[in-house]
Amino acid sequence: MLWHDAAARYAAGGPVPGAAIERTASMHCGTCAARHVGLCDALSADGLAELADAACWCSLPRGCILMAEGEPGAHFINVSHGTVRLSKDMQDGRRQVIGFVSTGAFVGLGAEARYSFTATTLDEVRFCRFDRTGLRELFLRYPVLEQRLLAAACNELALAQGQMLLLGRKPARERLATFLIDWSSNFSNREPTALVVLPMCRGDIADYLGLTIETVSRCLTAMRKQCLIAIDAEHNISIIDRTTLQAIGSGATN
Amino acid sequence: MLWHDAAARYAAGGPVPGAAIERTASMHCGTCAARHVGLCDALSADGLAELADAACWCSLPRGCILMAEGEPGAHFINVSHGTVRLSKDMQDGRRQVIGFVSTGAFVGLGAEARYSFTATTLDEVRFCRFDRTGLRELFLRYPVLEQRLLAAACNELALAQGQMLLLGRKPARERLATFLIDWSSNFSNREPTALVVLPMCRGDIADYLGLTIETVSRCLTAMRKQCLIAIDAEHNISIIDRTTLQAIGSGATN
DNA sequence: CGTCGCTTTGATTAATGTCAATAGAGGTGG
DNA sequence: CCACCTCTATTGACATTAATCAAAGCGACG
Repeated sequence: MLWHDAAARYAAGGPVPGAAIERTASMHCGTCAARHVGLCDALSADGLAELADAACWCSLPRGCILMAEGEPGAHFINVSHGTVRLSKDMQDGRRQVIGFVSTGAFVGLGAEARYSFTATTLDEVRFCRFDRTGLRELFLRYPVLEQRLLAAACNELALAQGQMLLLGRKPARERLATFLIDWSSNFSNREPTALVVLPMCRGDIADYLGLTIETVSRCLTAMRKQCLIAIDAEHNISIIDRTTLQAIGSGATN
Repeated sequence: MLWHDAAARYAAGGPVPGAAIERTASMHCGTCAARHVGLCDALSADGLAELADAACWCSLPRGCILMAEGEPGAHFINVSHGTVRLSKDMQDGRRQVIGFVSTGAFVGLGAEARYSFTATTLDEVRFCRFDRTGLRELFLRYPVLEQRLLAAACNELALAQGQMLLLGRKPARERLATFLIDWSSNFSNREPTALVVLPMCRGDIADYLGLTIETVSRCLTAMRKQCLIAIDAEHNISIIDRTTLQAIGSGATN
């Protein structure tokens, strides 16, 4: 699996095995899964065409770096398929995953000079890439875009605040329960389902929850033994007792 | 000290000892410390007058609740003086402070139906309170306001992500060092000063850093013994060795 | 069939939380 | 002005959680 090779090639602007990059995105709008969410849904056909002309449509395999913390924040991404991991890394290797995003998400929102986190593909990811400077002029003519971005930013802020509560005050068991409930509700499917598909590995879950791989594994095993969940496969978990899991996640049990 | 009395009275809309509330804010704009930051600075005199007419000018003593988590998010606040603590609380008493804000800060940004956190005054706080519905119409006519809010939200998001890294991956010592450096740079004064004035108590620091009061106290004592800081008074800390403190905060030492 | 990467499990250690007591600071009233 | 009271912070002894270190299991893939 030569995925860092792919990541390096993408970062360097060179050809990536398994990747597709096209100069304009418009031809994909008709079939895009993000067509009716977030940014694109706010626009009329004309506006959408303009937006698409400003975008570059891309598809990348697993393990590519879409943007790297500290690099100039030239781009802005709208994910149309797949899952992206956002993380902050320290020099000594410690990593905090600050979020997982999928269809419809904007990445690189902040108008900062440099990216404040690294974005990595967890599976095959298709997305539209915008040039930040080119987009600014479009915003002036379509204020609704700025409204959508503001709404998205506020939503992300609320999620971040919930995660601060989790990281600062919840023990491992509660963190895992919260994670499973959140993931089963917000992602993979519209309404909560028993089956939770986790595109990330245990290490990513650990880095998201501020734990170690071992603790994540032990907690999952404990939950399985208590018949709260079933581990169908490493990345497929079934929620058996949602009510109890929710109670644990909100700290209502001991 | 009857401060929860004051909080209860403010929440109930009744008179608060030490509080001043006026229907319009315009007469205070000339002397407002937030006049040339954030929202208000973006507007011309005409726009500012309109904005001020939509606002209610308030002053509250220490310990009042400006907004409570879970209540309908009817208002939106622009702080012009003092410090406000933002926190999320769990049923069993666990608390996570998600931020401290002061002059120029917007509180209640998210267009959500209900507040996602509780805002409490830490000292005497003066602020402008806006009606969310009344403000929306103003936004349509002054798109620059929405731009400012978006910039503010993105900035807060970046801070929240940094705090996630702190809560998820830094040990107590690094958390305290980061906190002191951040507070000395971002608040109290424009450029970093040796003297750090902390308007919050140890318990608030602990709840902000995901620690206990005892651990905060012990770490501060240890730093004092290592001559990194001096504790002039409980709320006045002098930074003696900023370089080392910064290194500790970023995880560069062991 | 063997190797590599990821996950699980076990034994031990270290960091931080909990419980308890003491020490200061600030305010109040005699 | 001083004694007292209360609230906050500090310090100490001990308990507990989760991290670390180490090894084995499992699956995918060549």
